[in-house]
Amino acid sequence: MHTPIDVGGMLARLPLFQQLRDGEILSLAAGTREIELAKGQMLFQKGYLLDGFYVAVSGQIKLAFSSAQGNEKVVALIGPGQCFGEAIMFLERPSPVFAQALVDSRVLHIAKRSIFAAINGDSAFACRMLAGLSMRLHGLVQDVEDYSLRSSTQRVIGFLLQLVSAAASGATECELPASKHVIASRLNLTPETLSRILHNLAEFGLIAVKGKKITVLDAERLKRFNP
Amino acid sequence: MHTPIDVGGMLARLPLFQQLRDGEILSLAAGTREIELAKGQMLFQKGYLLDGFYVAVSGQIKLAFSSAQGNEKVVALIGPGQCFGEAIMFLERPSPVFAQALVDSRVLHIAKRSIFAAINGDSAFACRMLAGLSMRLHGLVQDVEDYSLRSSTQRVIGFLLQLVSAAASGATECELPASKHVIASRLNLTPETLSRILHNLAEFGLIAVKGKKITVLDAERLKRFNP
DNA sequence: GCATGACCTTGACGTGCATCAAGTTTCCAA
DNA sequence: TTGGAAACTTGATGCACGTCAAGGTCATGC
Repeated sequence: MHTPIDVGGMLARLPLFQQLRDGEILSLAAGTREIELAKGQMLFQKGYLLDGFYVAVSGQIKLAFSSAQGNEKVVALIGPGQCFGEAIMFLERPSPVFAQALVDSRVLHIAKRSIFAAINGDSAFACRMLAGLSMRLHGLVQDVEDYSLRSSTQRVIGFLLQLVSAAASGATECELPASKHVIASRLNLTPETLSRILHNLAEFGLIAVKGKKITVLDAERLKRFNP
Repeated sequence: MHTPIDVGGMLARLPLFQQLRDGEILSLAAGTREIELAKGQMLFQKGYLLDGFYVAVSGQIKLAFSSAQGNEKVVALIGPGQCFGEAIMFLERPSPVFAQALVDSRVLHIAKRSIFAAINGDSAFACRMLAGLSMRLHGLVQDVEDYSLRSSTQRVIGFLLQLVSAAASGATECELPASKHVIASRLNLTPETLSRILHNLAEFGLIAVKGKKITVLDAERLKRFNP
């Protein structure tokens, strides 16, 4: 049992839709349904075709590859307000990744026809979709750069600095947004390696680790730390 | 000295613009200029802001990162008819990559204002832009998957199979689209490693290498080859 | 022709990170 | 509280790939 949510109002509060006018919110809401996911539950498997895209409302969703050998590689961690699956929807191709809830979560599914209707009705909406996809692309390019020409340690440092800067400005403490296992996969390394790197950074007095709580002790030196 | 080109007609022949109506072609053409690049010439540097995007007409352009240590990593090889820089244009952020002509090339630069005008005038155009960005995104996700959970050899095999399938169907011969140095970087490996892998595949009778010419001798076994 | 410099190959060696295998800690649920 | 699984750490070992250093091969200009 769950309380019904105000889909229109919810959409209006999500970044992508901030600038939508009331009429548009309603037209989108018409093709929108809410999905509740229990921790560990799959939203869609690799290979699925999507007839819409998703917006996370609460909780956390993981997008990941799975290889034949059973390995898995996390591509993105989706938090409240973020959307995913647009590209696959537009392309009408099987999804290269699967989506799984890391904790109990709520997502909205917005039907393709609603999106196309909104694009047709309002070119500003189309521009926002384009900007959204561009940001996603930019992030992926960033990832490729990180994987290609930065070491494991540098990737971890970059991730930590991003985390604390995402918290209040000037903050030095942050909380890992998922289990270390998942974070490691996101950063393209094994849990063992991540553990060793954190240990190492702590030894140098650059950070302090306490469970999921990380304190950056010396951001400047951390930035310049060269394994 | 060069002969002026028919920009409108050229645009109409490029994939992205295939479905444009005459009026749109003209409106785009108004904000379009042609750029000629000599081999090795930079089109734009890392960090530049783009006030439009590019379409390759002839030649070949390389998009790549450069690291502080002077390493460089090729992200994409752009051939005739392909466009690039859209995402950066939409985001109005400094480009994370630089663009350089690998051979004498011609590109069109299409001004941002033309694009926005086209988007406003025709939602079908907006949809084509969205589809274009989605394809780009899809390709990058593919790359990330390759880098993360496939070995060097598997990446080379995938690349070769893609190359021959891009040639006539049923073809077994193909030509490397750039120098082995560039191909290696595109596949995230060193020239030495690429050389060894090609040598190795040839030893197993899976391919034959003659300069830039590669012949796939046994596509089935090549697909299943497991280092 | 020969020289010059890109480009590519080959071998020897080093290393960053994965893998494997125990521990140890944390977190719940009973 | 306590048992047990899941998450994390730690150490020993291995290997894929990078790095370094010589050649070799091919193209282009004189």
